[in-house]
Order: sequence, then structure tokens, then C-alpha cells
Amino acid sequence: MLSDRQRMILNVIIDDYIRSAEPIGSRSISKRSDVGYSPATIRNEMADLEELGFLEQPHTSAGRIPSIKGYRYYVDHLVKLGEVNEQDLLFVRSFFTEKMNQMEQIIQHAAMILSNMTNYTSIVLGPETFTTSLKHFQLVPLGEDTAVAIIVTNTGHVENRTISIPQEMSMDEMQQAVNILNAKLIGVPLVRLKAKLYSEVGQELGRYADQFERLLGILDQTLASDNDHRVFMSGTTNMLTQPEFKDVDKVKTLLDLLEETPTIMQMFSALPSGIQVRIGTENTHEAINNCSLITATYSVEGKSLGTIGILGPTRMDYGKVISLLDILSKDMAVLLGRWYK
Amino acid sequence: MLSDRQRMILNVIIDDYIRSAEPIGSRSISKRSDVGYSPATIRNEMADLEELGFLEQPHTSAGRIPSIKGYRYYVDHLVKLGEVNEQDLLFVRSFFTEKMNQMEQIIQHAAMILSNMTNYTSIVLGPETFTTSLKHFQLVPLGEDTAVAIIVTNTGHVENRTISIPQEMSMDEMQQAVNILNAKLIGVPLVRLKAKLYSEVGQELGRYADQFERLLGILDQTLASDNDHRVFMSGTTNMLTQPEFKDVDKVKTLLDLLEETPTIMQMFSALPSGIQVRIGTENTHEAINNCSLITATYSVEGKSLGTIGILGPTRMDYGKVISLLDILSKDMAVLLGRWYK
DNA sequence: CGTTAGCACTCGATAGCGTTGAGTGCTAAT
DNA sequence: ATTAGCACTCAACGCTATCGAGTGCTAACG
Repeated sequence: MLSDRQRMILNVIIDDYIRSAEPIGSRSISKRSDVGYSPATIRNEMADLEELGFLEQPHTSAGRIPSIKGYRYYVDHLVKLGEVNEQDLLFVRSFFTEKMNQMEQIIQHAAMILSNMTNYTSIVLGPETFTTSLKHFQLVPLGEDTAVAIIVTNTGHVENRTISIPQEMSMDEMQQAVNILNAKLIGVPLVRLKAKLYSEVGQELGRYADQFERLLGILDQTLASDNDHRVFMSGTTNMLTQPEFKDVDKVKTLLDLLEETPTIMQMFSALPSGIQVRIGTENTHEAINNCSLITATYSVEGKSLGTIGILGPTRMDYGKVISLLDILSKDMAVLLGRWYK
Repeated sequence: MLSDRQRMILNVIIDDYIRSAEPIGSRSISKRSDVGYSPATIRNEMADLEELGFLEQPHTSAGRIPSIKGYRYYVDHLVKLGEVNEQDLLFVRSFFTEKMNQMEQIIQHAAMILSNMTNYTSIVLGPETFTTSLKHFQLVPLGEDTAVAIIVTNTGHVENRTISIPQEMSMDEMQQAVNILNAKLIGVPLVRLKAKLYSEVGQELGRYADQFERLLGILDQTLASDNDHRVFMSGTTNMLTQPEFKDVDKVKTLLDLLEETPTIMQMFSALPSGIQVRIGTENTHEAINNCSLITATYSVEGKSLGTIGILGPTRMDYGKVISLLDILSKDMAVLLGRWYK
């Protein structure tokens, strides 16, 4: 479809544009030592590339910038994965080798590393609920009529909620019910928990009637409240340093989007495994139509655990980001693998 | 120091400027129905006020804007506390009357209400650690060599951390040690916990030697890790809608500041009780030298629990914000009072 | 025939310049 | 003491000219 020379030129244009954020002219390309053609020749090729839809002109007599299609081709065929330099690699690894024994800590750090090394915004989703199961359920009395309900999952995630205990229920009764729940429910995946509660444990606890009903409510509340605990972000303000976000209005819509956890979850859910690149309008949300989102899933034994991603301008250093995500997703998988063995 | 008329004029200028964000001229003041003077008279007074340092002129032939000193005078002597209208009051209260039984939930909501109602950025600090004490300490085994350490405080706050258990220590031994710790340490304020650990419990657990040392480390880790859990923010992007933040650079320095939890903590710590207003350069941090920070502490039985605050441009609706903070801090005190009775 | 030099052309960006109008300070009249 | 009147200032706005980076086309070249 494209000649070697066209590919070369497209490649150079995109590389340069990623660095400079300004339209690239034929002269500047011609001057590069690795390009042996005159500006005129380059111009001809550029005109062709534009006709094919790989390049765009902001206006006549400006240089060319890559189009979405151009970026797409670049990502699919041209990009050289930046061989992450030794130093960076060590940096990444060192972050993970310290005593990092809590899952959320690992995830948080991953987000930080990503945003620090790329200067874009990083988004990390923790493991999906359906792979986690209940490890322990407990009530800790606080005062006369309050207690803390604590749920521990096999991933080491702890969810807690302070609840008020109905007057007519004694602490002892409560504790007894909790014991039964523990006996029956440990090991059950969180998503199936509710169903299991009603079906199996229901009969067993039948005689506890009222109390049981309340406890269910508590468990339910606790489970419902942790939906947003699993999105981590870092470097949200990095966006502001990019020249494409000089306009405050764009910044606002973008930052507002990032604050809406449900939207983020939705964007990240149902992503195919492996590395995905969504360029500009390929993204469903309008607010990021001039952004690119690169995501990588991390998984253990074939099971997808979660997703890490980088959000930056369409003019993004794809090579670097992709290779970084690749490394990091694998490292995370190894590290998190512990919890799932 | 100031004549009645000067005060009136200063008041009008600041009120108008807060609304319009644009320099106020003599004509526009004169035209107001409640001002019976001609522009010329107003001009004379304005010139005097400027000489006294209450007003500033961005440039000759522009209107006047309040100076820091002007705002200060306004806040100290002129501001009419916006009598929060019935509807808003109900709105605030309704937010709190629902089943809101977890401390962090209350605080989070308070931050949300504040930012929603003011369109500025709200910052809320949860109760200081020294008023909270240990309620419960527990280990939940996860796998062969890992466990979750859970600390519950009397405020209903739960702190947790996944830890790895040294090979040479059996779960039973561990559990035994935990039991002793619980027996000895419940009720001890968190800040004194560490000292108490070494002094009192040390001897008791002497024979557990090694294990004890490890457990200490665990408790220590857990306590050290929750320093930033207590700052809540809402409406950070509201800043962007203010005309004084058209400039992306200012926005960035500001948002960066807000992301540094330690700095925020530092800013809020050691604030005198009651309502405080820090205008412009009265703030220590340069990044908010064109902002005003209004804070209110909330306390139960004379003990200060925490702080709620609003960060906005110096051109801020002081009357509204102050009265809102007043109401909210009192409501929060009542609500949180439960935990401390 | 592919490549390149030359040249006219386009158009955003920048600078210079007059105009406008909001606002001031001063003076003299009320 | 207040106000009307007036000259003055200055940012904002719009207009025009200039500049230059970059293009597209044509013709010449190897």
C-alpha cells in the first residue's frame, strides 16, 4: 500500500511531530542526515500521503501533522518499541523490589512509576472482583450500638464499614450469626456471594430470622461500597504541561472526566487482553477525542486481573509508552501472582 | 479610621468586585440605587481609599480593585454573613441525616457539600490522631506466609496492611502474641501506642522475644502508613472556572500543590480554633498567594477534632463561605460527637 | 523517469497604528 | 461639601502591512 520511502517519511514526520508538537515541513525533513532527498521530493510524497489520509494540513502553507489514520498506521507498522534503557528498567524494578506486600500499594506505585516516567497521566485498575473471594468476615464492637464490619478478601484487600446494631439484637447473637456466615462463606467469590448468601446459608440461619436479615444488609452495604476503590491515578496534572492543553476549557472537561470513577471504569472494562491503543476519536468519550489511551492488561495463569493505562495527547510517544506498559504489566503480574497461587 | 461613607463605598466595591471579577469604576457605584452620590464624589473617596491602601488600580484609567488590606478590612468589619437561605440549609442537613455511620463517609460528604455549594475547592481534615485510640488489633491469615493486620480505632476507622509472616514463626504463636497485645493496648491513644508498646508490654512479652519484635514492626508499619488518609478534597477543578485561572501555568502550580497531601496537612495543622481567614499573601505558600483560604475547626467538648476549609480566589464570596463553614462545622461536630461520648 | 531547482502563491503570526471608551484627576461652579 | 465639566490616560479592539515558513507547480537535469 505504501512505498518504503513513504513509510520512511511518515515515520520521520510522526517522530518529529511527537517531539516538537508543531507541523512538520518538507525542508526540515530533507535536512535530516538520514534522509537523502530534496524538499521538493519530500513535498511530492507528502502530498500523496495526505491524499491517502495519513497526513493533515492545519491550513495551506503550514507543514503536515499526522492524522488519526496516520497514527494508527504508525502504531501498527512503524513504531520502534523504545528499548527501555537499562537505567529506566532498573528504576522500575527497584520500585517493586522493596517490601511491597500490600496489593493496593503495588498498584499505587505502578501508577506512580508510569506517570513519572512518561509525563502523561496513568490509570491503573486493580484486580476484578470476580477473581477475589471472601477470606474472612468479622464484626468488631465499637460502642453500645455500633460496630465495624470487616471483610477480608484473599487478595489482601480489606473493606470495612461502621454500622449501627439494632437495639433488639444482642452482641452475642450477632457474633454467633457471624460465625455461621464465616463457616459457610469463606472461599466464595465476591460476585457470587450475595446469591450464595440467600440460597445456602438462608436455611441454616433460618431460626435467626431478623438478625440474619440485618446481617445480610450489612454485608451487602459493605460489598456495594467498594466499587471505586480499585481505580488509581497518578500525574493527572501532567496533562497541563502538554501544549495541546493550553486551553483551560479543554483541561477542565478532561479533569472532570478523570474524576468520574464510574466513567473510567467503563472505559477500561471489557478491554481485550494484551496491549491496546486507542487513538483520538477511536475513543468513545468525547472529552478525550484529542487524546490517546494505551492500555495493557495484566494477568496470572491466563486470567486477566486488571488493566494499566496511559492517557496522553494523540501526539504521544507511542514507542516508549507501549514498551513501558509491556514491562510493567508483566512485572505486576509476577508480583501479584503471589496472591493467586 | 474610616468614615461611614468610606466604609460604605469600600463595601460596595468589594461586593461588586466579588461578583464581576472586574475593576469597579466610580460611575457604576454612583448608579446603584442605594448610593446617593455622584461619580465625582465617589472618585474622591476612592482616591483616599487607595492612598490608605484599601484599594488598588491595575493601571491608570481602570477602576479600582480591593487590595489585600481592603479584603482584610472587609472580612474584619464589613462582611455581612449571608444568612444561608432555608433551602440551602435544608440541603446541607438532608445530606447528613441519611444513615451516615462511618466517619470517613461523613467527612467525605462534608467536602462534597462545601464544594458544590460554593463552587470553590473544599478541603477537609479528619480528626487528629491523638484523640483516637486503639479499639482492636487483629491478624487474619491469608496464605501460608501472609496475613492481614487490621487495626480498628474507636472512631470506626480501620487501617489494614498485608504482611508476610517470618517462616520460623507459627500462626499459633503469632495469634497468642496478638492476644496479649490486645489485652494490654486497647484504649491507648494511637500516638502513645508506640511508647507504651515498648515500655509496658515489652516485659510481659519478653519470652516471645523475636516474634514480639516482628509484631512491633508490623504495628509500626501499619500506623505509619495512614498519615494521608485523613485529607479529603472536593471540587478541585472548580478553580478552573474562575476567571483568575485562565492561565494554565497558575492552574498547574495550584493543582500540584493540592496533590501534595503533606503540604496541605502542614497548612492546616496548628490553625487556631474557630473560623480563620487567610487572604492572598497572608498565606505562607506562594502557589496560593492569589487565593484565600477560609478554615473552621470542628470540635467536641472543647477538643478540636479537625478542620474544614475552602480555597478560592481572593475575590471570594466571604460572607457566604464563612456562614456556610460555620454551619457545617457545627453540624459535623454534633454528628461526630457520637464517637466521642 | 525519478529527482531537483526555481518561483509564485498562501496564510498564520507578528508588529504597528489609529480609534474607542471606560475611567480618572483636577478645577470651577453650585 | 458636592457636583458638573473637561482634559487626560490607557487597555482593548480592529485594521493593515509585513514577514516567513511552507506549499504546489513547472521546467530542467542526470
